Amino acid sequence: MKPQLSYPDLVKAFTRFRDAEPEPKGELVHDSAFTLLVAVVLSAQATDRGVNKATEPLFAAARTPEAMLALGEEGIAEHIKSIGLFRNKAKNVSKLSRILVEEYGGEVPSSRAALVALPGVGRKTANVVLNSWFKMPAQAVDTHIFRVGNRTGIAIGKDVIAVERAIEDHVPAEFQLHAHHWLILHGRYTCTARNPKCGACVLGDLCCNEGKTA
DNA sequence: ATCCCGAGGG
DNA sequence: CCCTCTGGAT
Repeated sequence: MKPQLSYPDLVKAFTRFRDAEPEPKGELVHDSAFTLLVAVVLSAQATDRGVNKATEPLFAAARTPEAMLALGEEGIAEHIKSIGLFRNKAKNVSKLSRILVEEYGGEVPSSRAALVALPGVGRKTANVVLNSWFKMPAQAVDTHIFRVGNRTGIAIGKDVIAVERAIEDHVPAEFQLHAHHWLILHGRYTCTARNPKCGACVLGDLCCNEGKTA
């Protein structure tokens, strides 16, 4: 198992991330907890571009749980056919909207337990909503963060929960809020799954992998 | 461990 | 062609 980076190295690493991308922009800014929740549910095993392409027509047709419910599972599916797993996602968004209307007065709940109880919402999606919308210190570990954390030594863990805990335990407090965003961007554009661009990586010598591309 | 499942990249 | 993409439910 690779070495977990030390506290001083993590300070350096996240300082470099912050200098490269100070403000969390470049991501879609959602105007409601509901559109954020739906977008994240749709993002499973899909690229951000694919999600944007699907949410554009979907949110043009419905931006609230009530409107989504009226649109119906088939109507939802029609708008999101361009992304993978679209049948499951349409079903989940439809059922999830019904629960929000019937049990939460059309609002998105702010507890992890309530979020995870919604169809199509797992721990990762719940954590994104908690962190990104409710500004709570929850670390959503997706495929990017799991890979980047383990490859670089920023957050070592054999499974998603372990990496989540590693981030909470090791990433300096002042970087916790935006750690998710920076790690995502790093994984998406530099520390990619197949051909990581180690030559253009701001971590450089800090990375425990040191450009070995594995 | 398996299924879901389309688009884009290499 | 094969792999990967901000996973979740069974």
